[in-house]
Amino acid sequence: MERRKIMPGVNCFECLPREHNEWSVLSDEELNLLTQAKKCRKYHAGESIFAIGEPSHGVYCIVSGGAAVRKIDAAGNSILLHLVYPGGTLGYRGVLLDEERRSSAEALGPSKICFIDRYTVQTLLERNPTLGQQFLRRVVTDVDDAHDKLVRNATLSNRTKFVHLLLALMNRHGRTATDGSRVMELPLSRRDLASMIGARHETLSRIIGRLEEDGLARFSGRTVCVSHPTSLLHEIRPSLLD
Amino acid sequence: MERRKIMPGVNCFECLPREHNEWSVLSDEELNLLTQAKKCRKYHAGESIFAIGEPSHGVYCIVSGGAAVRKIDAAGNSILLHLVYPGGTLGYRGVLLDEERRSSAEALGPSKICFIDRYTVQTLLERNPTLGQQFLRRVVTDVDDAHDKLVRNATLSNRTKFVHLLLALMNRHGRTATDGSRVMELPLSRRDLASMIGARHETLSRIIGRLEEDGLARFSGRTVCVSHPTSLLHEIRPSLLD
DNA sequence: CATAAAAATTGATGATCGTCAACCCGTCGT
DNA sequence: ACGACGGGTTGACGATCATCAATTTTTATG
Repeated sequence: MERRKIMPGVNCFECLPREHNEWSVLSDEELNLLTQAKKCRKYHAGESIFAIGEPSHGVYCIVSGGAAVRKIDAAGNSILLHLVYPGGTLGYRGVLLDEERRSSAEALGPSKICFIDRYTVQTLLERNPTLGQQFLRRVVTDVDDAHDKLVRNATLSNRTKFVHLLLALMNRHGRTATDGSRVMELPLSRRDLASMIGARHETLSRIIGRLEEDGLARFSGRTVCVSHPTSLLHEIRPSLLD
Repeated sequence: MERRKIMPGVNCFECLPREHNEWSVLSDEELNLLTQAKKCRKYHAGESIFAIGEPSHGVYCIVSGGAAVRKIDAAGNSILLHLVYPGGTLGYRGVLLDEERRSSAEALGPSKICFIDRYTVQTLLERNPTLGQQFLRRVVTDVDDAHDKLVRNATLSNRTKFVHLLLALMNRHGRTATDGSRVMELPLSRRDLASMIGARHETLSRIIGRLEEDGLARFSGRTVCVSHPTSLLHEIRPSLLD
């Protein structure tokens, strides 16, 4: 039903993010194959990339912009699992396990994202074993991130978890102002931010209020300003290091 | 310093768990290489398999028994991440990323565990690309499990998380009594159980007390008896299905 | 067996968080 | 313009949970 706007202009040889991810190990010949097979497409902010329950036809590669991966919990709430940025690969689970999608993904902002069908993925994996190794590294870092998040969620308060999230988002989306303060446009609604730290949106609202009271950050709509990033960093250090 | 009790008797051709995991795709020749290279060893309950900060010399394969994987949170608390059972592979992170161990592992009970050095792993991965694919599937299922756990932790109460854990442990360690009730010996201390659901051990103690009051389970030392497993299942269903 | 050490329980208390509800505010559509 | 709607904020309240402390039970060790 959707009209796919294919972008033939983008070829993998000139794809900058590609040079730093698993696809960097492909030979020229294989890159040719990939360039022909991939379907690059622009997504507008919030547009769905894939949905839960769909068959997994291939993987997605972020060229520019970003993507948000969601799950639905047992009560039907939408939970934002993580964000993926340029160079990142998306949707490999369903392809590698040959199962339906168990998460959904949507564009974080205006994004350029390539689709690589399962057949091409399999072909490239068979032709270039090094690609498999690289893929393995990608997935291992993903499981590593997930484990770190599990450990953090196990003990930290919602406030601390949110500060973590805020700093991570600032790294990706922030710019440094002339006075040294960091500013960013939040790419997510408060509801989604709340779901990322496992809290209700009302709770997050209060946390934000308290952060402002404490002078740690200023929130105005989706704009966040942190005048002294180090004071936020101090917040997430365990008291041991004081 | 430790004395390694090598078990030359165990060879990979006859290893039952191996037939259902990633190593099942090896050729006879490769199996020979694996049999020669692997070092099988018995661990007694609680014995350390590897520790945080150690160099990652290889992966471990559970033949019998089990293993517990731990991390340390920012405050220094020990957090039990997950359990690994026969057929499972352990410690691949450090080997595949070529980094030091960031988690520790210990035997869950008397266990037989094979060590496969990084060189052999690399050699086999290069010689048999299918092994890479299988490894990929293993890691993808691991990241999948971690994500499911993240979603559960995001919304469920400690009590519900513990019931989940209890049922999972029962699947692995439980036996069905003549009257249909399920009984098991807990392989973990209450502190570890508590850390797995992100709660303090005092809180877990009270949760257990309440489960007994509600007649859902009986705890005595490390013995747990669930007379009506279905009533526990009912507990973890979202109220939607009532 | 005796003693020390670790694990587990219990109580009291305060902080955090979820829930329900009301309300504000911008967007959208008719 | 109007109302509906979704997102966000705020208040009140109760449930859950962490913390500190004291006590009991179990396990380990000589």
